[in-house]
Amino acid sequence: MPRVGLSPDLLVTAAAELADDVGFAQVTLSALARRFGVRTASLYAHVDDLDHLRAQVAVRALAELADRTAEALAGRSGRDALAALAAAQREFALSHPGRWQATRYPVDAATARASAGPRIADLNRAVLRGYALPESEQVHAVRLIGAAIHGYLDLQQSGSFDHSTPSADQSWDRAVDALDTLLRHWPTPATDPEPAS
Amino acid sequence: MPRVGLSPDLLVTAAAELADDVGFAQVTLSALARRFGVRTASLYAHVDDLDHLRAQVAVRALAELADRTAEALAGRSGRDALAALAAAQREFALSHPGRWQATRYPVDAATARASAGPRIADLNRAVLRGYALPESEQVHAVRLIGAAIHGYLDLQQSGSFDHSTPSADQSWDRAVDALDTLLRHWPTPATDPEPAS
DNA sequence: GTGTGCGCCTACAGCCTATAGGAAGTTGGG
DNA sequence: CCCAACTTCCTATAGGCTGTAGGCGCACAC
Repeated sequence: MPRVGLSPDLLVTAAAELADDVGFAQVTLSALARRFGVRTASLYAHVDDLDHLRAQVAVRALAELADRTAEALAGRSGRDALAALAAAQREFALSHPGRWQATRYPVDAATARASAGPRIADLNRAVLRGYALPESEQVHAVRLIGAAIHGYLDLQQSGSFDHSTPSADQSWDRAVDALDTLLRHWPTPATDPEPAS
Repeated sequence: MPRVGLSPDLLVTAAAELADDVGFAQVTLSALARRFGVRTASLYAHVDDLDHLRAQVAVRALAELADRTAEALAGRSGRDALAALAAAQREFALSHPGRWQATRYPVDAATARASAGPRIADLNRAVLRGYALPESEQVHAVRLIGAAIHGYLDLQQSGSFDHSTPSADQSWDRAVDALDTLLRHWPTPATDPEPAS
């Protein structure tokens, strides 16, 4: 009986592909084992348990998303950068739906810190440099932009836009446009000259 | 052995509560049966299968969300209405996390049409009446507003904001503010005087 | 060739969904 | 009042999933 040559890394890779095929929630050790022509129990030599596997897929998905976003952002700024950021994330979500879902899998604090999550936040923040936002408003803007992009892709993926007239794709460009406008007119609250000391 | 008095409606209600307790994904026929002190098999007399039960919970959750949103919107307009809409959805998401998750459970087309989903879209649209948006831009605005609110609450629930400094709550008001501003300055594309005939 | 270790195996326990068919509880007609 | 029919919940069973324990054999080092 020839050995298959499993490894933690290989399993995570295959799990990510599986997620794209059947959905992140349907990633199962059984299915993964089947893919390798191996018994489920054999996987436990390389993976702690299902939750751990999912967390690893999440971490990898975040890293890939960060990579692609960084690549898309290189050399761009302002509206251009915003559009590139949005396009990169959209492209990722559409071409890798399972990994995209994995992106929101809750992982423990230490893993989260060590993941590419913060890097993605930094990239979002970098986009804001093209807009004149006060330092104190940046977190809020980053979050809203992130939420809008994320929410849009999420609603689209779950089919919420399937039952109304213009296709989800058509609204996307308008949405990016709107976000650009928003960043240009970002409402700064009554400026607090001296932050409470 | 006294009868418990199960019914489809009762089961859906209990399933929704269970979802809020343990998460929508953890809603299980076993757990539901346990809650009633009844064998799992007994539930099949009242419910088709797990998927059907989840779909019913989704439908109910949408209806509740629509009700609360409608209530919050009554007699308000403009910025006020937007804030009320956002607050109602946020309040729902925080107090009923399981139902909130259920909201995005994909259901078949017929069920979706008959659900309160369209009603929620209408309510979102109603908020826009307080802003001067051309008819053709409304769908896009509805979607973006929906996506932003949804995405924000989703990211918050999955803990994406837990590891950065200002609490998720603090950004929320700024986000609503920003959305209001956006609707006031909604970018209309180069007006196409005569739609292609 | 032989040993040693790792890679994958079988076996099993426990929980889950789902189906089939049986036995009580409930209700209405006579 | 009582029995028949119906409904509700039961037991039994099959099959898929996670996870653990322990065994066998392939592959490489010597």
